[in-house]
Amino acid sequence: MEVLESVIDSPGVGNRERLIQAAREVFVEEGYRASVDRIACRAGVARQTLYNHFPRKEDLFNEVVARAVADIMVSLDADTADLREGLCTFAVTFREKVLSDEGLAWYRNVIAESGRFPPLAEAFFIHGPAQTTHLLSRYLKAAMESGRLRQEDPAFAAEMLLSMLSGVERTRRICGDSPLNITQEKRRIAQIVDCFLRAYAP
Amino acid sequence: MEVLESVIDSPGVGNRERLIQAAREVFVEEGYRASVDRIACRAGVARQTLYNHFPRKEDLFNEVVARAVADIMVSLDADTADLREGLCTFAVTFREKVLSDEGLAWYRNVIAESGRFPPLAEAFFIHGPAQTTHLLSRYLKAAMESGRLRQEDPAFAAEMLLSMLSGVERTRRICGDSPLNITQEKRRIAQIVDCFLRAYAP
Amino acid sequence: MEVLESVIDSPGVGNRERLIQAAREVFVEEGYRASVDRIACRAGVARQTLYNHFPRKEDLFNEVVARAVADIMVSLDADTADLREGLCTFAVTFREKVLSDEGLAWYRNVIAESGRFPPLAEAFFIHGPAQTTHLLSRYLKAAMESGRLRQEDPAFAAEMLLSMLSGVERTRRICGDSPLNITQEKRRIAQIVDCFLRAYAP
Amino acid sequence: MEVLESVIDSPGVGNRERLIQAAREVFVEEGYRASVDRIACRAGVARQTLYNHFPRKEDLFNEVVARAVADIMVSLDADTADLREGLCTFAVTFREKVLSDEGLAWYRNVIAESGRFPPLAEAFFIHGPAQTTHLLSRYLKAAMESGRLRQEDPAFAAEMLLSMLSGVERTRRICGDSPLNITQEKRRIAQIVDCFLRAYAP
DNA sequence: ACATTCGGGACACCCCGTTCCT
DNA sequence: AGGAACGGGGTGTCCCGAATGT
Repeated sequence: MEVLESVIDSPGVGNRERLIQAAREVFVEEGYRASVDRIACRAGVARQTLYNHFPRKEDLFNEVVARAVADIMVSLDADTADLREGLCTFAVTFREKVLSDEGLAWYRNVIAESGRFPPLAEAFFIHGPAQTTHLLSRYLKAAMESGRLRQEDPAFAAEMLLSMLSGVERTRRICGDSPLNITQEKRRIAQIVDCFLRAYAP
Repeated sequence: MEVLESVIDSPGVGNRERLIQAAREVFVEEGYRASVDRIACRAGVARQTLYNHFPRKEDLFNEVVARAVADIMVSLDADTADLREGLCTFAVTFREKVLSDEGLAWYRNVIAESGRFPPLAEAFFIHGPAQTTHLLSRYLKAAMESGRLRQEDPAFAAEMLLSMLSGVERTRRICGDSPLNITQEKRRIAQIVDCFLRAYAP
Repeated sequence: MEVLESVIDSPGVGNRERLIQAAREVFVEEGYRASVDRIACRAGVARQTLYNHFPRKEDLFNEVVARAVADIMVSLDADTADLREGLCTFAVTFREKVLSDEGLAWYRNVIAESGRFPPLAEAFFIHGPAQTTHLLSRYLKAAMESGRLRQEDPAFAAEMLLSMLSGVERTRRICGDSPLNITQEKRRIAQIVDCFLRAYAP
Repeated sequence: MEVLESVIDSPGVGNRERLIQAAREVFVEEGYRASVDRIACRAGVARQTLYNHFPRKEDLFNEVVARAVADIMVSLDADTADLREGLCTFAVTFREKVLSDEGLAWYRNVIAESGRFPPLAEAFFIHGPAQTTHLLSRYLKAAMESGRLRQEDPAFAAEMLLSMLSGVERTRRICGDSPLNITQEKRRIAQIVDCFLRAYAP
């Protein structure tokens, strides 16, 4: 009973998580310009409670961005037998995350504030694009070494593929275009992967 | 008499241009959050003068962005005999503009404010990336029809090349990385164009 | 016409005076703890307007106190033939000002903030009690030299008279007691002056 | 057992006194605006302990002021044979207390908060100045009846003497002036008492 | 009793876009 | 052209009084 109580209505328990969640939503909607008042209000806590956990607004922002970036990170299982299938699977997941409303929102937010918070942007890049590039390049390297891909700089190849998957299209989406429907999306992914495979055919 | 005055020393002549130029600089430095005071001050005019020309701050922003986008636009001469050389020339110009400090700043600014000014972002995309894509796709289409490139959707091919030229790298630059030196830049452009040409070999 | 307009509804004209007047009222009512918002609101101006004129809240406080002290200062005409009558006239004026609601309020305010604003308290004393003591002592010195008062330190005598006029009674009034009615007041003043004259009889 | 514990080491014994003492110090230093946190901290107890003893901050303030007033109260032994000597003795004690740093601090505090806590100010006056006046007037009445002083209203006479002893000078001290040295103090007391005795000579 | 946190509210100071007046 | 004004919003800070876990 006590345990339940302490979980359910003990005040302060989970406030930090509630704050982060609320901040995530509010930042996604309004960007860093969102006021701390609104965040605290959305979290259902007092402003001072927010400041107890995050002395500066940017501390909260950093935390939220870090989590968002982690969530958007794409894992890549290297054990798929068929290369094309493996890349397509990765591409689907990658675009689902990166081109989701939240993925786009965080890209926009970080880009917007990169001038004010250079370390934030740097961290974003390291734990986001750079990390994904790294994972993908390892995957491609293996494929190159097993002769399924042309021998070339795998990091560069990874960047090319990632750029093709999210380059112009991400900008278009941020600039207001609506997302592709499922059919178009599948077709586009196939097009991109095939284009990449032609460029890196052994 | 009035004409002469207006040409020679009538105050206010050229104020509009001075304002736009000043706003361009200030917006590049600080983004849309830059204060109108600073812009008017930098232009050397009174704040009221600014409001005479641009009743709303966003009017000025729109005007400045429109010009910046036009300046960053890349022309593409379709008459180069050698395809690889033509693409490389284009790539050099494109990256010079898009990855320049000002090109990056405007990308950042527009992305940052895309939520607040959807029409602006839309216009940016239409007159920027979409237009470039359009020019490039016409160029590629000609190459396809003359058998120098594999027959495929030229618009898609154009998007792929543009993504490869500015995708991950633009993000990296905005996130604080320093630009490539001349050697690296030349090498990278060659890599990208060759990669593209392999994918679209006839 | 223009003159009238500029007097009547020209914005900004007289804002400073309006602010000081409003601050005077509000500080009298609530002391230094009064919020700047309330003062600006009472003056009918924006908060920023207040800060334009008085960058710090204490600047406004200082200004208001300085004026209040000047207003409460008692002039003392030394040309009254009859000494007792002259002292009584002075006593009436002095007590009217010092024991008025506003006089008491400023005494309370300055005393209350003397710890936080030592220079303010010092200035208050110099331009208030010390100045009054100085004027009175000159008056008494003349009376001493003309043989109408016992020869003694006139500054000390002035302090004694002022203390008798406002000492315990001011404290009592500040502590909530109601003022004397006219009859009592006249009688008390006479008592005090006579007491003083007995002590300083030639 | 409980009794012993409560006497020997039960925590909290003496906490009330410690709190009052700490509050006294802190209130003297900062006035009523001092935070309860600081008081609890200075007393070495938890804030809640403070609230256990004094549900409201003002309860503590009242208690502390009551004690301070009682401490500052001046006893007056009416059995001194020589009137002048008796008054001088009283004057020395009175000024030692009233013009001490702590005496001045409490005067300032009570005056400062008289608007917010009228009952406190009233109590201060009753147990402080009024009580002293009462004691002194009894003493003076005896002197009047034994012919050593002029027959007059003894309460009024007492107020005059008290005003002379603490009127302007208390204000001056609160406004930042330094205290008199011992020689000056002795001389001033003699001056005041002599002045009073002249006014009330039989 | 202690220690920590919370909720709720207020506040000083600041900045901005915009308007008005001189 | 210059400067004041307005109205609105924001941040970081402080504090009281209460709740909570220990």
